[in-house]
Amino acid sequence: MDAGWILRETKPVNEERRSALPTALNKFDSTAIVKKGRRGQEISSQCADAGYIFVVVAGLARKFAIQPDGHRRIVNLLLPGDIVSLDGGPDEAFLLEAAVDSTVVAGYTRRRIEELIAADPQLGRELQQLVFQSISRLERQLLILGRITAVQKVASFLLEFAERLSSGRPTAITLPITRYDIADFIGISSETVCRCMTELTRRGAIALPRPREVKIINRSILEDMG
Amino acid sequence: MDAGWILRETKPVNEERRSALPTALNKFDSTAIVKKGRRGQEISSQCADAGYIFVVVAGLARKFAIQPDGHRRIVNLLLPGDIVSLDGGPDEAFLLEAAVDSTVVAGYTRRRIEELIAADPQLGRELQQLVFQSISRLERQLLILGRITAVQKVASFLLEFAERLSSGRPTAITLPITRYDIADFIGISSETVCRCMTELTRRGAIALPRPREVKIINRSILEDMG
DNA sequence: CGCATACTTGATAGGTTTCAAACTGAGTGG
DNA sequence: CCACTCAGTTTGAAACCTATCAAGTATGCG
Repeated sequence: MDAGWILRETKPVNEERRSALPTALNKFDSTAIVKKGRRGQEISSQCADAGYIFVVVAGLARKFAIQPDGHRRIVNLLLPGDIVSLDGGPDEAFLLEAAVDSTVVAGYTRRRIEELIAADPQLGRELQQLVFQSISRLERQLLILGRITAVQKVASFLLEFAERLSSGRPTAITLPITRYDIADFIGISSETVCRCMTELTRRGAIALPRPREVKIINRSILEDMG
Repeated sequence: MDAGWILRETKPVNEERRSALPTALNKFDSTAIVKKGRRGQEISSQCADAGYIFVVVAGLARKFAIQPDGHRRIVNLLLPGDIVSLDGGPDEAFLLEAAVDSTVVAGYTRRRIEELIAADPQLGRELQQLVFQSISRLERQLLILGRITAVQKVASFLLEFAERLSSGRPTAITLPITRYDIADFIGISSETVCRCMTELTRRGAIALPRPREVKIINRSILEDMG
């Protein structure tokens, strides 16, 4: 079931990526399970690796569920430095997989995390902060999903995701994901995502030199929608 | 700004409600801020009480944001035993208020929580579990918001909320909230919530003896929608 | 009893999904 | 090197659904 995954790479990540990790997890612990995979490869199902907490080290991971009608719904896009648990409850049916090539995650058991915190209390505070940031992000995502029109959803997604990608207020970003991913993430069809991108371009809010390249021309237009 | 709130009640909660709280928070700490309020009263703004972590002790609290267009979006409904932080990020604009009368919350500083955990490591594990359950719940809520039709959203909301209310698979629940709250929580208009309730009744999935009383007649119909 | 709040139903306009088709670009094999 | 393939993107048209405005009904409380 881990077919295709590279386990325990000797040199899993380059230095710049690692800097996104919390202090004590910065250097990989020998007890951590490190996985690297291409886009679409599963990181862990709900059964296997239960109880593990994963830290995204490089690339991008998506946590999602397949609904009875066959629709995929992405509940979380995880960038390097984000943590994710698959053990949220009794019958949680979420899957975690790489959303881009060369995605690297490190898995820790809860017990191991506790040991590391005991050795370094500062790590505990950092993780606590990470978890509450994670909650805050999910709540903002709920706000996006709750918006009425599709353009509003796309506009606020772009603002939110751009800020996460560059941790600032960038004027240009390169989307690491497809329109399908965006659609499944903000709860509209991929065609509507396209139409909204076109609409935002038409209104002068953004520019699309290439499909994946998004230039923010007029930020206030985007903000006024959400 | 705390007008109307009763601070530090001597006997804030009855025994049955307290049992929902994690072990060490079960007995109120003298350093906790205990608040009790009627429906609609604000528990804390984003400025005041920053850094506090609240535990809902009795009643029901709603965490929400008012959007530029005036729409209220509820990102979380919190039942007794749930924890909530208002300090998720730099410019978080969420508000927390009582959703029903006689709602009681207890506020702890992070420092105090850390001290309590240091004294009782088991509390730390319980809180960690609570936090991950909280994340899992938000992700399931994202699934609900991501559903396509309104009936699907209402159906899955009813299943989810019924299970939370009785921690089981009840056949009848009493909704503690209005149609407006439900609407703002699942991202549709209150009129559509009504229509979906009617539609579900017509299909024989539920029965509505009174507007707030929901009998689950045929659970599989509800489940087949989500 | 009267008022206020909550709930329900109706009609219409507007937006989104869906199905379809065309277009683009990158990678591959001949 | 080019044609080909395939995944991703974009646009079009029609059916469907939902928001909105509006009005009416119930319910609870003073």
